[in-house]
Amino acid sequence: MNDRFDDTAESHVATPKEILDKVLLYPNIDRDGLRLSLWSGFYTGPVFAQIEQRFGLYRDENNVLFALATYGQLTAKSICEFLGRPKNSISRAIDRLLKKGLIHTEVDPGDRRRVLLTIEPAGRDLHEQTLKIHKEREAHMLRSLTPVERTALDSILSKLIDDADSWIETF
Amino acid sequence: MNDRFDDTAESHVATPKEILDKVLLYPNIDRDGLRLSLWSGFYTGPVFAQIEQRFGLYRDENNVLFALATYGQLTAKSICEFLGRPKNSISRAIDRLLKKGLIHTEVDPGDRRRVLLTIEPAGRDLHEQTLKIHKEREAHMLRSLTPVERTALDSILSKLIDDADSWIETF
DNA sequence: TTGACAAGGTTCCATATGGAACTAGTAAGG
DNA sequence: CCTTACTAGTTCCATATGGAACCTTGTCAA
Repeated sequence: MNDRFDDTAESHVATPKEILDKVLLYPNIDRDGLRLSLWSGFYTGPVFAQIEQRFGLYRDENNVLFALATYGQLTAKSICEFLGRPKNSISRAIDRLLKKGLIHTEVDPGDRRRVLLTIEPAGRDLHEQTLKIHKEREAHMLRSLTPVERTALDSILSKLIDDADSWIETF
Repeated sequence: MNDRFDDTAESHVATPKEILDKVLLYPNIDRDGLRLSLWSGFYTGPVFAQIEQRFGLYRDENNVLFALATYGQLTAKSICEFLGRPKNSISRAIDRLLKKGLIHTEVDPGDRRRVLLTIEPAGRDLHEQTLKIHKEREAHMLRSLTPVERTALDSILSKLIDDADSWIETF
């Protein structure tokens, strides 16, 4: 006789992969957008968590530093537009980087409203450290692709970047 | 004679595309990771801004609703793992969705620590609205790809998703 | 049977975040 | 030259966010 309080029906808890597989079968969703943003979330999330833990840099600070290291001197406004971030968030990041001696600023003589931002050697050193974390995570998350597939991905991403003027916008 | 205070050298302000093009030429950066995360940032950013403005849903609420609409009944823990979000953030999102009558909960009889979440008809209606926003933004941001390139992208993303167990993890 | 430990989710609270307001500077037109 | 409109960036402040602590429930070894 069954004990009426006995509950042997074990609830199955879905794993993320199981959820993802079923979700992707749902009709008419943004399959590409979903997969791309999920991949990116699990790419940047761990990377920025590690950078914050090891170097005390928040996401916006890291990204500002990255832009200055790889592009060169920029204004705050340009960085806002490039990263798609609110101007006070970028202003705050710049302030923190200044306090840490990782960048320096000068007023643009051509327009004294603008601040020109330049990376310092200490900032460049830090950027090289954080870039390693990015590269490792990228290699891990793209490890399943063959060289031919990497080339195909590169080709597609280049195509999307060529059209960037149509989707890089403030919001 | 030049006026020594006259500054006719007009500072060029770089556009986001110009910045991106130069950044991508920098040696040894995470080119794929950068482009993927930049694309996704400009995909999800405007989408969630619009959803928040029109429906009063924050990002986590929308994502919880999406998971419940497309997968079906889930626990909070499973949603945390799937979305890569802190458990108190998901807890808060669930609470807000409950208050709005968009989902309902029941205690899992198999394990009374767990809460089983189910979408309500009102939640499903809202999900259909927000999904349109996703689809429109996805179509716009992938418009430069040919059907053949869309197929190639789908193939690559499927490959990455097949390996999702290796990169969907808590952080 | 009991105690230690872990799991699932909630609550706390210090700090981060971002929309709006603000300030200083620039440009165009009358 | 003055006024108006706009730009670039800073500051304010209400609210969002997330790590840690906590509570309840479940598991397991001694």
